[in-house]
Amino acid sequence: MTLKTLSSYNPRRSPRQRRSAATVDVILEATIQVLLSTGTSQLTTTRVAERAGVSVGSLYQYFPNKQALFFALNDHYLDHLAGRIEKVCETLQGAPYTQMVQGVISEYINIKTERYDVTCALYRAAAEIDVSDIVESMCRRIEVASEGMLASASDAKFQNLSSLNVTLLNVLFGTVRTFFDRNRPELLNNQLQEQLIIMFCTYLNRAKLP
Amino acid sequence: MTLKTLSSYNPRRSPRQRRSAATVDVILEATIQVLLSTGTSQLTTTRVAERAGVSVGSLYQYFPNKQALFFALNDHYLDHLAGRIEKVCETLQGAPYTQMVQGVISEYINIKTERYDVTCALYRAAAEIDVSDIVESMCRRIEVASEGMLASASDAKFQNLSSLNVTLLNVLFGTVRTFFDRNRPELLNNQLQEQLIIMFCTYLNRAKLP
DNA sequence: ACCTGAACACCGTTCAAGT
DNA sequence: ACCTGAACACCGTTCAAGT
Repeated sequence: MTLKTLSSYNPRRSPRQRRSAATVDVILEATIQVLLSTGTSQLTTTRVAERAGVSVGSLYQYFPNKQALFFALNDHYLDHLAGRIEKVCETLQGAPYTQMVQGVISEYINIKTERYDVTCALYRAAAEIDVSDIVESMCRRIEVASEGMLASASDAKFQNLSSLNVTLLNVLFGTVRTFFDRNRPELLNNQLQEQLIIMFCTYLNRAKLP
Repeated sequence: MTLKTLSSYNPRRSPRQRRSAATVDVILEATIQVLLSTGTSQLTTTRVAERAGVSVGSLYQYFPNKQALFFALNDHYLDHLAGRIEKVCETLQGAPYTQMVQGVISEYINIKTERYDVTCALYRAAAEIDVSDIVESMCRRIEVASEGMLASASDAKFQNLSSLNVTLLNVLFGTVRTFFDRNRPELLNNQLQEQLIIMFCTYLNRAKLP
């Protein structure tokens, strides 16, 4: 998350200075509610403020513009996402690599599907702003965690691990994303997970060092 | 593309009735220009009409609302995309399967990157409307073409071809999409194409019938 | 028959007035 | 010091008036 990006979406008033961290959370929660009930195009700062029980003026004290709401939402979400994947990678240190593949794939799909509508709403919101920087930083965190994990596999060492790892993660992120674009959550089922696991394992197996 | 979806974005006046097919094209071309020069959030129906050299009123004669512009743009684009992939699949009938994999992957990436900024603009525009139906119909066309192609491979028959094919295409669509989200076109390079080809081929190889 | 663009309703954002 | 919400500028969309 670079300063350049932050500058446009940066909160006016830092909530840490006062007790108003709660207000910020209330506003963000209200944003999600409005997103879920009316969709991105119908989302109005007035409506969000109303739902949050504050005045529009107050909302604009904490968020410089409407996009800042979307930015904060995605920022929190991506941070949460990266944190959970990091945790899984930690847990799987030293395991056989097939277990690692399985663990990361299923955790990632779980996170995205456990609140399917929220994920959809966040994707919609993300499209209205430039999220490339926060997406990039989330990707980096996961790349580091995942590469560290794979390097510790109990049953294999890999050639070009860094490049393999990046490819696998991009495939995972992208494939899951596709099902949200197609609005076909039912395809994110066990069968797809199984196929991805097979694909990832055979791909890794091919690069195993003797 | 279902009737339900069409109803909201359907042109008011069918351009085939009069010489105004040109007007529709001019408006759509103007929409792309405005998207490229000012971005989605700054795009105004007035600005589009201005750029197209028609009045706002005229624009609304052909497009019932702003979203209809985005819908028409994506509809044309996805149709073009599916058409080109179908053609490649046709050309590759009876080839060895590794050539098929290579041909489809590189053509898909070519289409998406040959006008990178337009692709980005279309993704942005797509996020403001419900494109799941036209995306779905594009996916179906490509699935059919690709499955037919793979079934004709000169050097292999596959177990569960239909399921393999769907998985591979979703992975391809998704992986490419990821690089647009991350805004890192330089990663869509030959190395990634190579890795995807390897991954797809080993995945297919594993399912080869004796 | 078709085009035009002023007019309307609504939304993002501000800032003078309140406490 | 901070909140409020009327007010302003602007945008999507319409429709009475033109040709």
